[in-house]
Amino acid sequence: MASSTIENYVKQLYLEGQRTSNQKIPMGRLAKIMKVTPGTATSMVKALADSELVIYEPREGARLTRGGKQLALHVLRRHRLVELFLVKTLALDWSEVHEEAENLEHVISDKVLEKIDKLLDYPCVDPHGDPIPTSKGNITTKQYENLSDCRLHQKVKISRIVDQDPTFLQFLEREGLTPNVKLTLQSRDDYADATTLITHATSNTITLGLSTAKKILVEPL
Amino acid sequence: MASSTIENYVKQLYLEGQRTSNQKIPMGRLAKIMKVTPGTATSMVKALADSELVIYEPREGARLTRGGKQLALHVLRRHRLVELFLVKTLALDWSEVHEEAENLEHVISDKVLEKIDKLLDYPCVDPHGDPIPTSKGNITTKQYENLSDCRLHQKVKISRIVDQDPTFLQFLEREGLTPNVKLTLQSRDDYADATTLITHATSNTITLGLSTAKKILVEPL
DNA sequence: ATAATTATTTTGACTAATCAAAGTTATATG
DNA sequence: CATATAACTTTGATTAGTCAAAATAATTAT
Repeated sequence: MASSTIENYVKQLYLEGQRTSNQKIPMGRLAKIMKVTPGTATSMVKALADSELVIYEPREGARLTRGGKQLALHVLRRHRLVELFLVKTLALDWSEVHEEAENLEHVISDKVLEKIDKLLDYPCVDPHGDPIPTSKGNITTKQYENLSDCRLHQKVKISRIVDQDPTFLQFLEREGLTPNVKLTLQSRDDYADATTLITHATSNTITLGLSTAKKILVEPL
Repeated sequence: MASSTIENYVKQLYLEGQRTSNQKIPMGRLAKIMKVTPGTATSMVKALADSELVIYEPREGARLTRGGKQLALHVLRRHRLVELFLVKTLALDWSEVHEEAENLEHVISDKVLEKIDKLLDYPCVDPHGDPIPTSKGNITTKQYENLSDCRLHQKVKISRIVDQDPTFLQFLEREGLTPNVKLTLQSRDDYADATTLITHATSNTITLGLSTAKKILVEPL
């Protein structure tokens, strides 16, 4: 059985792979993500390669094998189902469940996980809109547009937030920018690095920097 | 923060202390309980003594300090609340929740624990009738009688089962001998090492060996 | 093309938790 | 009482995961 440490490395390799279209992930970057020294990342990745969870090319980086991806998706399934469970069943706040799930994801048995899945009626996204892999390890990642790229004056719905920082999530909650909220982009100014939007339900006008807008993924209505 | 390993040693020292009226616990016994070699138990207990969780007397044994007891009760609170939660909210079977809780008890945060406590409406016993310590670390241990010692023909209620073995618990469930079930002791034969009882609701007559009867704690009605 | 910088790997050391086996102490038995 | 046995402790080794710092390789700048 994979240790929590291994599960975490594999999970982060998967997520970083998603961000970089499956490029080999260099050890420096992995070290930063895992908050360890580069030497530690190198030696852990060698161990992962021995277990055939990654392919490792010295001085180039590591990439998950099929088996590694499978493990990553199982961890991600636990993480995201637990997040949703904490929000729906235990009424924890949206902004705090990520940290909690970081610990729980390594100790939830398959039996408990399937009970949670059933209780939540087989959901397919977590509270941040991240897709929940199936128990077979399938994941359907919709390609959303981000709020800084989408067309002006188009009605859209928030589908996913790609940042787990609690204070950022609390900010979004205060501004009413949570998944399923409908809104329209009013203006964008690349020089000012800002975009203005209006929410439908509350008619709130909000101005965001483009780097923040990029973290909010939407789909057209 | 105490590691899972430390939490487990401290928890077992507490439970064994309960069974032996606070005698010093010898290393051989601790080793058996923890499924490690005696040398491992000795060295771990020395580490616990350095952290002031136990008092250790070489060649005599170890006993929890006040701080150690406090930690043990916090672990036990997590364990027992989680057990009840798994039964009530996730519909796991009575017989299997002990093993699940063994893993979860080390990673449940205070925040999640208090949510569970609230959801279950501040219960005071777990599914086996074991008392749940308060968040301050108080525990009220009622002194129940066991089924092999109690008076013949007296109406009693099952209050607690002092064995967590899943197959034993499944047996009790099949026989309808679960907490809160009411019954009467019909006969006892010390030579045959057996006792016969009848359940009130179902009028089932069941014969148990005395060692099994000793694991079933009851209170008079 | 050489030097300087940056990224990566290697080496040696450390901690927590464990075991096997040798050594020590206490207890029980002849 | 002497010794055999059982309980316990010590010692030396191992594994997983980590860091600091030295060594190496690759990249960038001069």
